[in-house]
Amino acid sequence: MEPLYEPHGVEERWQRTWEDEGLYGAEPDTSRPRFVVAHPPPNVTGPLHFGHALQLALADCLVRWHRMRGFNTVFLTGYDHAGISTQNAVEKHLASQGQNRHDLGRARFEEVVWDWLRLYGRTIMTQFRRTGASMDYRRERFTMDDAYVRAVYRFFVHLYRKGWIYRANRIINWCPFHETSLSDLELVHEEVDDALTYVRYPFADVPSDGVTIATARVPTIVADVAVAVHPDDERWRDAIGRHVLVPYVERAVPVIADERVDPEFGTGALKVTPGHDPLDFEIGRDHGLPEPTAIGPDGRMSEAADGLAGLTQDEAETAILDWLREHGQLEKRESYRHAIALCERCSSRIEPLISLQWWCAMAGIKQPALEALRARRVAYHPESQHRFAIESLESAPDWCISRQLWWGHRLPLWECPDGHVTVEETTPSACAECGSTELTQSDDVLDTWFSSALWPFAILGWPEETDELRAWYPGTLNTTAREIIRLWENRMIFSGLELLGEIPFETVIIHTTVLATDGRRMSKSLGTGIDPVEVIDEHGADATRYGLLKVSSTQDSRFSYGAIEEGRKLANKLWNASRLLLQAGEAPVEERPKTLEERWILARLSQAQRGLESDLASFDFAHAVDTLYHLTFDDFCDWYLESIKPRLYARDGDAIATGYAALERLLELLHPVMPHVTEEIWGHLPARRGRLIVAPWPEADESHAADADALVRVQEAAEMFRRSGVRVALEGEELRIFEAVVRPGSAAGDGNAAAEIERLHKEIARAEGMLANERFVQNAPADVVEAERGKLERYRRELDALDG
RNA sequence: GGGCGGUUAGCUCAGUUGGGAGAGCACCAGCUCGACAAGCUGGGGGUCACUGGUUCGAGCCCAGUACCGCCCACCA
Repeated sequence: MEPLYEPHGVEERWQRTWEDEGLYGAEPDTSRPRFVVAHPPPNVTGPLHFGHALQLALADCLVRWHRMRGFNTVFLTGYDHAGISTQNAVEKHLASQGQNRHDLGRARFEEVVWDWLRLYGRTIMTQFRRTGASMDYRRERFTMDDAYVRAVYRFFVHLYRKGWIYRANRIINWCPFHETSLSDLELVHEEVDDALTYVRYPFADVPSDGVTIATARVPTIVADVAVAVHPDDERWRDAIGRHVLVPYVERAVPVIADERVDPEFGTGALKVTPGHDPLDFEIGRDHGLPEPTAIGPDGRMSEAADGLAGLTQDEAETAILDWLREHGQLEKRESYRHAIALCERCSSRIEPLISLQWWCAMAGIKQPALEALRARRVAYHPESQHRFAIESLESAPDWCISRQLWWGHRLPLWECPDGHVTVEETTPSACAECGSTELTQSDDVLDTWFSSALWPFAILGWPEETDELRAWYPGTLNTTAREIIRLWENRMIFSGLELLGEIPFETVIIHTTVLATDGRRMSKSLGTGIDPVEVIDEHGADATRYGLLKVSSTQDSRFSYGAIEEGRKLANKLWNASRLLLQAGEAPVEERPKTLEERWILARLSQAQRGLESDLASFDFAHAVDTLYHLTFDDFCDWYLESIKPRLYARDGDAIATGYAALERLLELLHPVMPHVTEEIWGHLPARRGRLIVAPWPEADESHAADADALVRVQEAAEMFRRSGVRVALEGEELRIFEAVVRPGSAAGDGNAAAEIERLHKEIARAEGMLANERFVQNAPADVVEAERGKLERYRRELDALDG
């Protein structure tokens, strides 16, 4: 063993070995309690980021812990086809070759996507392995696998037959580049400098007077169907019920009253364009207004207005502004900064358009999920996210499930020439309504989250009744980021309840967002991104896991090289502690405690183990790694190993055997966080067969834990020593331990007695003050007062010892 | 605009039911001993963001303010 632990090579070797030996693999086994994690499938084209790395560290830590504890443990993985994301990646690739998808046609485009995936996709699973994630990679699934597609179709048909899937014309978000509808959750908002234009709409009967509105969307004027004002707005009270002329098209439209108009904005009068604005759409429907459109799916002006058809919106704006100036109806333009919606994939400006889409009604399907959440039959951690999950499900609007993309699951829906719709899991031979055999499958594909919603059971073979489904559904745990709760978590919960009658997992851990070191979001465009693979290359996966778990305590945590470095130091320390023991000589791995420090370290290991178990059980990873760090450095290395050193050099068989036994338990406790270095050292222990990854988790030995005498003696002596820096009041075994830890001649030997005496005087004065305060003695609980008396007594004793 | 989180040492962060302000890094001093100088021992360093309140007692509980951040949102 080299003096410097080098994770490179060691880690890759164990990753290969564990997988080759089948130790990552699991088989359905209903005789043992299960621990099942269906990991969120990454996009097939995406690179590993710190969200993944943290998620893997958290989940793998718990997975390895439960595997050691004897649970039937499986960590499942696979890929998401990620419709729009993948299509966008391939379209960019095509663009770099001067092509677009229309040049290829749909069938050829799909082939190109598959080819492209074979070449560039799926590299992320290699990166998953690099983190040490002990996933059953043999069971890797893809949401476009044939079996998975069957599950998706079963789900669709199920919902359709319950009447929960319907088609409706509504305003939706339209991406003019991808030419598809998008959900609100697929948009990003960006502030832009725009112009706010004030336009006078003359009254139809008295054109010299009118209503002035303010708009940021001049081209949509030609599709206006009303002007709306707030019913309580004195300024416009007399206008309500009259008609105004829409500029350019000179169409008479009513002035209506609606409470959704904000009197504070602009002039307090709103032009109503149901075809191109979500709020206007709502107002229009409530007032029974028509819904003309002026902008087409390509983002250009449609034929709605004479002379504008085919123009870009900018061209149309210029034409309309010219018209307004000529007619004296352009009152002013002012600069205006506001947020607009962009496609999160291609950054095109989103057009709100009315469009015929397929929807999933939420009212029925969400009720059992809400009940389950309220009853905490599934629990989000931390608690605040549980509340958020319930609230977002309560307010979930109907789900637009159709997309006009070319990459995804085609809707299992066929139309005949008469427009009858037939919905089947497999291609039907004839129209269910009229028997026509001229059937055409819908061109639409499903929202990618529609298939993601089935992940925890579709990857187990549902709707087939497989052994895996029986053994591993429902699962145990899911981990994800906050923003995914609505997109995925809640949808898995309601679809699992609907299709299998069970929630897919007991617990959802909402992990922190890993921010850049300066506290800003990690992003390529900000230049704040850090590549986790590079960090692993440089510091090792064990150190990276350690560092990520260490900073994972609050809602948003900054990435910290310091925390990674700490993990590296821990691995190196453990490595060298093992070298010390292994160089001492041959002995069995056996507890033969003969001295105070040996009884103490065994008791400390049990004590720390309990703390660790409690931390892991409550998902408090930051405390878990802190416990492990101090156990290893302070207790195991600095106190225990230093104090047995003389006996190690003397080749004391009992000391060596006990040392191995203690090290073995330390390795077991560390394995879930730092799997590679612990497995490597484990292999060097004498007579060690088998692998640490599947070694049984140690029993928290009651006799060790109960060795209160050893714990108290060492701890009190340590405190005494650390406070005073002198060996007064130490004798016997305690004195021997501290002479081993603190070499004679080091500065600490006779150090700061004077400073300590001063400190004790201050403490005594404080305690005496408290006890002299009658209100404290009367009002504070008796045990608190008693404790204070005890402290005072101890300080006086320590002071006496020092003064003597 | 709404929801959530944060503000404690130079930096990154702990602080469990209210009762002696902590860790790691950095810095300083000593140790240089046959695991590790990526080591050991010790030390200096804090108006716990601010203002009120509750309490014998507040980093912790309550109310408010300021600043930072994340997520969400149809102010045209």
